Amino acid sequence: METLTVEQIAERIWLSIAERRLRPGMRLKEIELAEVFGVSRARVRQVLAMLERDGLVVIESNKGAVVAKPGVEDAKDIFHIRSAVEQRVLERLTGQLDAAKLVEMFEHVAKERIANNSNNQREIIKLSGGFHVMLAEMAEAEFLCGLMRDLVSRTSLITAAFRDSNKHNCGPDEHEEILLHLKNGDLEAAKKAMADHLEHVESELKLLQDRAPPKSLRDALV
Amino acid sequence: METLTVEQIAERIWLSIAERRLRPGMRLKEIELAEVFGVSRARVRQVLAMLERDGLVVIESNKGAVVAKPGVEDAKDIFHIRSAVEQRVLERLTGQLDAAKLVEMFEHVAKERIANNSNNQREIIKLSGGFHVMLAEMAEAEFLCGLMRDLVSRTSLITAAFRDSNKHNCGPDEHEEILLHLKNGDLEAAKKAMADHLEHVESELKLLQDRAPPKSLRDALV
DNA sequence: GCCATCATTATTGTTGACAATTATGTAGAC
DNA sequence: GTCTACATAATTGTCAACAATAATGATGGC
Repeated sequence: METLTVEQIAERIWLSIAERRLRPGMRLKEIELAEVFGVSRARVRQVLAMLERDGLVVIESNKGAVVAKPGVEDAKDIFHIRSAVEQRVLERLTGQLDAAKLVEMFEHVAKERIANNSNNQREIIKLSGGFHVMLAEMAEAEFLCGLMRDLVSRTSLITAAFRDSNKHNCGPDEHEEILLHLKNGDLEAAKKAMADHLEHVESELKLLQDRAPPKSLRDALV
Repeated sequence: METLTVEQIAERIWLSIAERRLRPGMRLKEIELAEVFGVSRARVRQVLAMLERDGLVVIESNKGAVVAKPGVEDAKDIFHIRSAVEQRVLERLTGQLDAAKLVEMFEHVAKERIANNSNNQREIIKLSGGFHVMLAEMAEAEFLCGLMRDLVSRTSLITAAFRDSNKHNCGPDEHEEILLHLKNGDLEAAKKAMADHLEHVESELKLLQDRAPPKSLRDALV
């Protein structure tokens, strides 16, 4: 096995979190990760720093890293902001779209469909998030792009934390619908479809329980 | 001199960029920085990674770090998104504001005024950006907070890159005006004042020249 | 004199060892 | 039996030396 890059390791960990193999609160010891991936601790450290900025883990001084456990409020926040950003991406996209880009995006959805049919969970997660990042990339706004990447990764964590495990991810149909509206140049319809899509994803989560965020053990027990 | 933390070094570099002592395009050699701050290269490396994620420097593999030079398009993007985010912060702020928070914010503006009167450039920069981050913190939305920090730091870079050097930073008056509206519970007025404020800042930049972004030397010379 | 090739230098990337810190387990006093 | 203080172990934080890579300058051929 060749030595993995920082990005590759980060993606593997991200996937494990999204697949709920790594649950919120789990500790991520540097040495263990280093052994698992066959790399040095220094590299693991870089990975953890990267994951922290993506909101997937939290690092405490001299304590190490644990998988972040977002609260219900965090979840709602992210979805709220994300819907706003996605709308803006669609607006930016208007006029920037040529045939080549459209083809590429439809191809992406096709891949999503294949992964969905073969029930390849890992690919589904990657492609499903990738769709939204791709949209941002097409909009040619660099900052939006990074922001979207961030939001998608945080959404993965939230989905993993609050999803009923038996409910599967949404299919690619809603993505395709957005694309169709974009192809027709109907921005408003696309925005509507996007809003519905995000609402749908959010509705499948168990965000009802607004258990108070037990910031400390003391708060959790008294 | 005690050994500086990563955050302290990052702030020093950020300030230097905002003060235009470090200009876009300048190289940041690890060894030099390590000597200047009296720390090891490893720590400098962490700092540079942090600054990269804040968009202040760009790092190329095996080439090192240089101060980022944002294009006009980047600048407009940032201001565009920032105005949207600031609006959202103000919305979130409604209802969350108590007397203590208001006092704290007015105190902040007071500090800004002091720094402004004594023409302490470094403090002006810190406090002026700090005002907006503080607003986000008061809104108690963690993600918004990080996002605002990011946007503020990028704005600093843009300001440094495109500001006419003789024009000084905007005074604290506009910040205070926003606060007054918030105190009165007039959300719409606050949003308007914020929009005007950002527009004012942007208007003082020389964003007219939409020189094509010379991605490579070739593009710049032919 | 000009160009291509190679050697040198400078800079970044990586690693493993060591220091500092926190958590855990143990013994002794009461 | 329970609590405190100490010793031990586990883990993270830091560093300095080494390897790999890219930029620079020198040399020889034409």
